[in-house]
Amino acid sequence: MELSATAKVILGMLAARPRSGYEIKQLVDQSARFFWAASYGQIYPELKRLEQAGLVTGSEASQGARPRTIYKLAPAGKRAAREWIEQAPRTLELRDEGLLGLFFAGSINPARTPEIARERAAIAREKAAELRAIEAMVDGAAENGGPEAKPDSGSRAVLRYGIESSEWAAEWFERAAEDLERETSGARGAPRGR
Amino acid sequence: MELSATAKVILGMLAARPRSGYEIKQLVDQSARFFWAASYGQIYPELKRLEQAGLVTGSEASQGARPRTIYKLAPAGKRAAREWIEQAPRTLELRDEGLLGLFFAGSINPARTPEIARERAAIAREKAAELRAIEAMVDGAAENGGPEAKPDSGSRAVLRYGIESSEWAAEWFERAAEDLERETSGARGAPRGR
DNA sequence: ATCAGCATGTAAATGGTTACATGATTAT
DNA sequence: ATAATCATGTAACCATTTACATGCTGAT
Repeated sequence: MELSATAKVILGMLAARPRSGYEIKQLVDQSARFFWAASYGQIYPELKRLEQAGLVTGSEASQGARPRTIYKLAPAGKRAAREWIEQAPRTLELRDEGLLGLFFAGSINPARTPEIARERAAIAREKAAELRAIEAMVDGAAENGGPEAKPDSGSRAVLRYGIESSEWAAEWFERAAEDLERETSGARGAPRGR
Repeated sequence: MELSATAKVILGMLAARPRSGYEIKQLVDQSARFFWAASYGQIYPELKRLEQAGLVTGSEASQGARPRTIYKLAPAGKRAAREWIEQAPRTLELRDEGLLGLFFAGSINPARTPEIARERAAIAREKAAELRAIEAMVDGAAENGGPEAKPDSGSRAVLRYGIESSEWAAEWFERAAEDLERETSGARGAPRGR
């Protein structure tokens, strides 16, 4: 059975413990949003599909009149999750409009190129700061919080990856801005540069 | 006027010089494919939309019986491209199934986590090598090639970014694999064994 | 009483990929 | 002759976002 991307996120989220669709959305937004996104419009229908396919089982857990369904992995779902993890990941598809801008800046508006690189640096710095805040929150929760609080080593590693790669990118773009500035101001009729 | 993502790529590609839809697709695949993708199903319809909106103008350039249309930027298209470049880029949305796997590996199959990190490292190394090959090709073409060959500083910078960030990622994942291995083997009643 | 947040869902629109369809030209 | 590559396009499908719709519960 071919799992959709959303199905993989759901199975992954349910592997740790049973959750409602709402909880899954919150978790994706909080912990995985720097490399993955999912909307209600995907999560709720996919949960139903997965239930029909026998990969998850939902149980009613309404609180008073507020409806609530908590899903957990069925044995087939556990198998499917393991299989997915086992497979070699296909090559990464990246989509970055910022890089696209930098890529074309030279032919559209050369003078702006260094500035665009600087903007990218600022965005990367902001992202790093944001992720650092999440890390601090998670670490704080792990210290005083219940056993629910501590994330596993894989997700901690991914968070670290987000922080460190953003910092690396910020430095890289800053350096690139300087190089591009030198090229622009220096040469003139000699566009070959370098 | 709101430009679609595909429209931005097209305007960017036409900024350097006029091209056919086919050429745009080839160029995207060759030079931008590590951070952007576009299919014929997007490019051809979008070219027509852009022509109707007056941002590009197509001229027939058939060779014998083989049909061919070459598009170039109209003045309005130049303005639109400049505007887009001028705007601050929105925050980056990333989608990485490999990171997703690592993220969940801890709860789905902890013993495999280090190995998954190693696989990621291998993929990053491959990507770096691939991009290095492109760089060598581009540099070679610039030396002996015609005036068509040399890419502008922005796209050279983006290529360098692809190479260096992939190399950084490869090292990071290798280190992460070692850390995760130490964690796994060290602590725990480690019941599952492997 | 009011508001923030919990909780579920659907419909419409948009964006994007894949597969199909056609045929010409160039190199082997 | 045949294969590769040039060249254009459409249709069907799948993924994703956004907006809408509804109502409950807990805190202030």
